Amino acid sequence: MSDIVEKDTAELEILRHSTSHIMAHAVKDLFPEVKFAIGPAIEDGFYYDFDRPAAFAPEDLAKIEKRMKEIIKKNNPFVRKEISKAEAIEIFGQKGENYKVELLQEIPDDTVSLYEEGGFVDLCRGPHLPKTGMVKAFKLLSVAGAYWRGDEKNKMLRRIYGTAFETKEELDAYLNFLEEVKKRDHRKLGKELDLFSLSEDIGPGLILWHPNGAIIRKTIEDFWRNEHIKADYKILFTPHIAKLHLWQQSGHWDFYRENMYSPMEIEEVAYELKPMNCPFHIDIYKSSLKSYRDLPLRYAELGTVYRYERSGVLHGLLRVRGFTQDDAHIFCMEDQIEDEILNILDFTLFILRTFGFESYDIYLSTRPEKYVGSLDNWEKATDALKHALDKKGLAYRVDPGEGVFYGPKIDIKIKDSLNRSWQCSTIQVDFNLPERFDVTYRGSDGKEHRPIMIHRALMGSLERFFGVLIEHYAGAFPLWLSPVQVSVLTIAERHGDYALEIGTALKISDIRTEINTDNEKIGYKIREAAVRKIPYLVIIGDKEVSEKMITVRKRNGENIGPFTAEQFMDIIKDEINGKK
RNA sequence: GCCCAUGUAGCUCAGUCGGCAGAGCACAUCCUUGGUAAGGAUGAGGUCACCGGUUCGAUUCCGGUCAUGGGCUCCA
Repeated sequence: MSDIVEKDTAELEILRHSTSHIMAHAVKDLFPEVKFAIGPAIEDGFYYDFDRPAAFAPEDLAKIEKRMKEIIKKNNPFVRKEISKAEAIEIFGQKGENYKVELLQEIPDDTVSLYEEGGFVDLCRGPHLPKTGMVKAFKLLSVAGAYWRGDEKNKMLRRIYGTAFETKEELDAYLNFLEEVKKRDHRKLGKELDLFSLSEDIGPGLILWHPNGAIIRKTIEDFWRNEHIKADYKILFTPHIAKLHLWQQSGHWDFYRENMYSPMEIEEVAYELKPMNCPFHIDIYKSSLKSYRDLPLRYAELGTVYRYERSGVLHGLLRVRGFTQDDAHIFCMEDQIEDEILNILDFTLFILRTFGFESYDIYLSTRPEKYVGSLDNWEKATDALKHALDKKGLAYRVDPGEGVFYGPKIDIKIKDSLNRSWQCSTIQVDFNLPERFDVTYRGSDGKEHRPIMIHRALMGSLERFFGVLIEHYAGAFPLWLSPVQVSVLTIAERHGDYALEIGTALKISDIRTEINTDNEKIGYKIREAAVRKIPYLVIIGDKEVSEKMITVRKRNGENIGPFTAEQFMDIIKDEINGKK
């Protein structure tokens, strides 16, 4: 099975790579002055980087596509030619293709391969399709700037993105997927459902949670705190600023300064807006002597942190400058690491599943080149992480050398309903901060020992998690999270009293209820509620009033009932409590 | 931060080749009391992102700034 998938993936890559060459050919025909950089296949398609004084206009894409179709129609063969590297440098040098020359100079082999098709030659390892006519379905998608080799010190090139598939149907399916992604965009839904906003007057990357978003956040926070208390975490609250000195001691001022805001001076002392919660939790730990009997000690906080992010990377709720981490720091002894990781994994999966995320990509990152702590500790901690993952039977990938300098980590990416991955949860072992802050506990031997610290965030940041939730549910939140759970709609004005009676009964039972007695037709009120994705609509007309019953319309259009108010309340309370 | 694009009413968007700005939805008032996705009428609402320049005159042209979007790089 996996063989088949890999074979398909390889074929698709070849197809896309060849399409990328055809695009380069078309660009060469239409814009002879361009120089060529690189044009690989990527996950969802391909791109090619060109050096050209002016950017490509969106209209240019149509022209390039047209030319590409002509090239495809000619059905020229892709011809592989092997020549010596020196010869290739000569050829591309003469053409002024300095990017190709630079690439060539870094190829260790003595011979290199060229591919030619219809007179257009490009340096390429291959493989390629036999003939251009085998490209059946492609589309150019967007233009963008991209640095040569991704380095901002280098020249900005003009990139064109496109995609290609084996069949027209697959291409259409992919284009539909892109449409669906657009429809679910949390920035669009956030506006439509009045969940949150950003404001020019407040500042970029700073989120305003509107009532509808705020009630969802409160629901998430209540759930989170209750579950943490049950799981033997201690809930903390800590300030948003602290003396610069604290950040110097923690090492953040040295290693993390580029993400921190400038200090502010208060009574001649420098203070910093916090980018992390850890030093505060350590301070609380150190406020009294700790015994090995106190460990593991778990401190948790929904801590709001501020980090400088370059203006170009900000993105809705997913990349912001101020955010709230669902943070926790666990102080434990070395031989407790594995059990703690097991606990955290269980807890994480429980929380994520509650929000409807059932599949994950898990990564274990190991020791990087620059690190602190002893090799022995690194090995023990990395093994503990591995054992925990193995014991839970969780599939994971090892990212060698991708750990943070202070310890190994596990990252969990959740997959949403469109099968897209989002980095949220992270579990990191830390050998550094306990050392820097001289954190200790008294062991059974009466001596001082150094605890290990584990940082972990399950949702990561509430802002990002909320953004992912919006897209995952396409704005149609499950009942327990819905800002308005029930809307009571009257057919005519004379039904107002009974609607008020029913609505009030729901409200005092802690069901978020709205009573809509507006002077509008029922069809209009239902449309209005449907647009807002309200899960349950209670319809009140003459029949309901005279029978002392209610009729209910679900979000999917299905009608249920008639119920008594009590029957209906039982049904939805069950659904709310079950977080279904 | 860099490249490109965009910024007009609360929202979605027209428009002015330089001469006091327009639609739909939403909002307000009135008519209508209507049974499952938009009933009708009237009205109010804009320093055309901001600052500067050119011009008799700038929302429109030019320059700058800010913000947003697509990327590059980085991350929760």
